Amino acid sequence: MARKELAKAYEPWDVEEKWESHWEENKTFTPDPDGPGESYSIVIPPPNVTGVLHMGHALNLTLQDILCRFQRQQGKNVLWVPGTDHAGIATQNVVERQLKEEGLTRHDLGREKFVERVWDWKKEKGDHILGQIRRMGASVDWTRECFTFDDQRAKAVREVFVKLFNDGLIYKGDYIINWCNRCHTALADDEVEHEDKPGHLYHIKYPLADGSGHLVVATTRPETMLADTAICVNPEDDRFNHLIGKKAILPLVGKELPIIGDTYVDIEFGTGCLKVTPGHDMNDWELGRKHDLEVISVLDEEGNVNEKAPEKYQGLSVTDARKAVMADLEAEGLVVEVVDHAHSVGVCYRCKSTIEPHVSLQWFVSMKPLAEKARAAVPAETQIYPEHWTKTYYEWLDNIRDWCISRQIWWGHRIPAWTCEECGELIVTIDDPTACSKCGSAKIERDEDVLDTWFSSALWPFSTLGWPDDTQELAKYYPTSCLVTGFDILFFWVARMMMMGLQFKDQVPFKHVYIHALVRDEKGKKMSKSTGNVIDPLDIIGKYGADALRFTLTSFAAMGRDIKLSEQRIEGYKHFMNKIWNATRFAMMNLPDEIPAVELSEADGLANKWILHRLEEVKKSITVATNEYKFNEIAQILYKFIWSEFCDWYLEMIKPTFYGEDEAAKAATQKVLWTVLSEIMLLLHPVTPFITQEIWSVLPRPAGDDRSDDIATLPFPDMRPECLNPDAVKQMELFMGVVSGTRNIRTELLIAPAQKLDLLIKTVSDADKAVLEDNVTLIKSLARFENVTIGPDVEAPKASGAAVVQGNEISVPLEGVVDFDAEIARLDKNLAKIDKNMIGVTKKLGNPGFVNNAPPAVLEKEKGKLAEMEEEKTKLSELKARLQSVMG
RNA sequence: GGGCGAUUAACUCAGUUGGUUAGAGUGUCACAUUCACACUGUGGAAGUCGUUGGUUCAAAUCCAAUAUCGCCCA
Repeated sequence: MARKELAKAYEPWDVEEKWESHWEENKTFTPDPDGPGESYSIVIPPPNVTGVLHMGHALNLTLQDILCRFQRQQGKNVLWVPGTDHAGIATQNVVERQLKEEGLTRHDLGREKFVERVWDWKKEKGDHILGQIRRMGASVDWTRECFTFDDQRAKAVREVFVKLFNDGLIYKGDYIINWCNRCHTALADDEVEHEDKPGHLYHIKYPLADGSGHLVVATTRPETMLADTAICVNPEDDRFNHLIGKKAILPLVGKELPIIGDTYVDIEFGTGCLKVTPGHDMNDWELGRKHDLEVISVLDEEGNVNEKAPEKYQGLSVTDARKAVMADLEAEGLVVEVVDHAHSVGVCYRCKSTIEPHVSLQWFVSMKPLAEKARAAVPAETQIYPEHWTKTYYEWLDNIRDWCISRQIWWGHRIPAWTCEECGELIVTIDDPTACSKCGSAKIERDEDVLDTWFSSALWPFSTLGWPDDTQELAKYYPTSCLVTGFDILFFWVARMMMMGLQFKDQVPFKHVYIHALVRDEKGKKMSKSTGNVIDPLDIIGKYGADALRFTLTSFAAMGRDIKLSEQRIEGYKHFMNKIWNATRFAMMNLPDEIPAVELSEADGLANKWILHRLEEVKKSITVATNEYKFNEIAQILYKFIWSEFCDWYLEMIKPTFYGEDEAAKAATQKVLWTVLSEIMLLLHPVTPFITQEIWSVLPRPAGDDRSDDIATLPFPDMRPECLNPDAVKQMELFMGVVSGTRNIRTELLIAPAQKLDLLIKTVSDADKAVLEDNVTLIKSLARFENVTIGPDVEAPKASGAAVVQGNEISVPLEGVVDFDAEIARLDKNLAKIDKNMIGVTKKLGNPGFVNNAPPAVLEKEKGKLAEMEEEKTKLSELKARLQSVMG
């Protein structure tokens, strides 16, 4: 009996690290595409190489892992691809910062050296987050790890770029884009975040050219007036429409501006006169194109005033230019007023500095044709859960603008386009050209720009499977089964994967999209480093274990809700892990090294029958909940079953059997205990893989059970319909009612647990009598009674505490034990409760509308409830009267 | 300005086809003191389900309005 002694309390740390490396070394989660089973595949939303695991990742990984482990149990051929994202701007920033410390810039190194340097950084530090993913227990296939910038992915990017270009879906042109002065690059529309900031609305006079007066325009950015090319008023605005076609003079610059009319101008807003600056405002750009206005840029790539502006402002920053412009306007008496005005300011999603709309030569993807297909595929081929995100998805696709994909940085997929210096031909090819395809000149220059990182991310569901090569993986695992992600990248990523998947694979990239919540702090604030409210998952794992964290996140993951994470809650689930551990310890103390080969059907006793029945129900409900992505239900079902039923009742009820002499009963009960416990491990495994694996590895087995020691490879437990036993549930309810009811009498009357008491039960049926008699020993031990009398004619002493359970009258003689007043008060409280409930039901049944309209089943149920309450009330009142009769 | 979501016990949250006497965990109160577990056990208290109207025999649940908060888009 040299059995491993379990520690008294569960210590997750060693256990988790042990199994994590075991799984990876054994390639437990590396599937064989030729292997059996329908495919189930997930691609991980690749975290940034620069990233550090945060709670959002932790949640994201937990949910995907539950799905993958569960599907493996269902016999599916499961592939979960891990990987990271090269995060162009963010990563370049990190390395540039490093260089800065050495007093260098990337330009000092030059492009090639700099990119090498970034690769060095990536190898050294970049995959930090992958270790953290391991720590979460994610059952990914590490042998298929990908990177959005590795060779195979680069091949895919190149292929897609060239095809889109040849199809006319990629073009190059001068357009207004979002420019980050700090990152020195263009950004896509959705890479710009908007923040409401306090600012001012400046009302400025623009004199009319014919000297007949002036107009007053309102602007939030007076410095951009240097680039104004028109004034616009609403043609329906009677105050100003007579001015359309006339000219105004641009103050400080002195040039003439046309006054144009467009209903775009909001008559109510500001002064009703809009200064139009196509070079520095997105909306003005559109307006300018419509009215064929001149475009002037007065800001350079650093955000400073350039040579297009009057000399005195040149070189000033935006802020200084604003001050100078306002001072000069003031001096000329052109400032009418300055009012406070909150307006939304675009900031860079990477560095949070203010975005400057900027006109420049960039590459774009035409989105309209791609978006249409992506829209049509939902919900026909791809369903979004929770469903309401579908609308947001549509809205974005319906209002989509062309996607600016070029970035003026060095870390990323360099655009495969060459310009011939001789003939100006633009060459876009899969293989690097050596000469111009048109004139044959060798003087060709490659485009300097790289592609938006999201361009490569958009290909992820098929690039990770080996596309453009014709791979087994693609054939087996595409389209993927489910994409699990947060709503914050619904646009950045999900929609674009849909477009690219449909364009290049003619099939949606995933059948389901599960959108999960954002994890917030306990006050509901978004966790961010700047607010300092970040709860670091690794700290949590260090303190409570990965399983406890996973269980917590699962229990919080109700659909469509944000998660407010509190550490207290995590601690509670660590206790749950300990409870499971200790239940196992108990089992190990009472199980033989070889589990008896007894049929479950031979297990007698209410406890055994009931727990086996409940186990069947739990298996079924877990399956349903997982298939419907109701993660919180999975957690809740397991928690309740394991703690409130298995531990609180079942284990307590079988103790007498284990401590008794009936060897046959003992063997049968051992078999049931082992069955339930081992299947609990299988059910719990997708949520808490580590503790279940550890317990599985020490649990004894029956002879001939040659299942793997690795629980992660085992199938979901088979259903045992023969174990379903609704009668056992009813009997258990009676049993629990008696035990809880009498415990209540004891504690409410402050009777010491050690005090010996007797119990008398006047039964209402032979069936109930039999149930109670069969379990009389358990009633004695669980509720601590000395003598228990059960029968239809039981006469209890008048001086008794009382309760009614399913019509059976429970009496606990109290003579000499306790003050009767306390019992009277307790009975009154219970009677009042019954009364309150009866009023509601009586009213319902007294309502002819209810009686005539309610479905018969509901009516019957209400009638039954009322009858039951009436019986309980009558009996309880009688018992109370008896007690009162002896009180003098 | 447009859209979405939230509002249920002190706290954090369940409650998807309207039929409950509205549930759970944490906390709280009382009792128990080592027999798997004090990371425990037993029992209790605690909610007019944001507000107002409507539909219905019946509303936390459906509809409308409104308040507060949050997010997304402009």
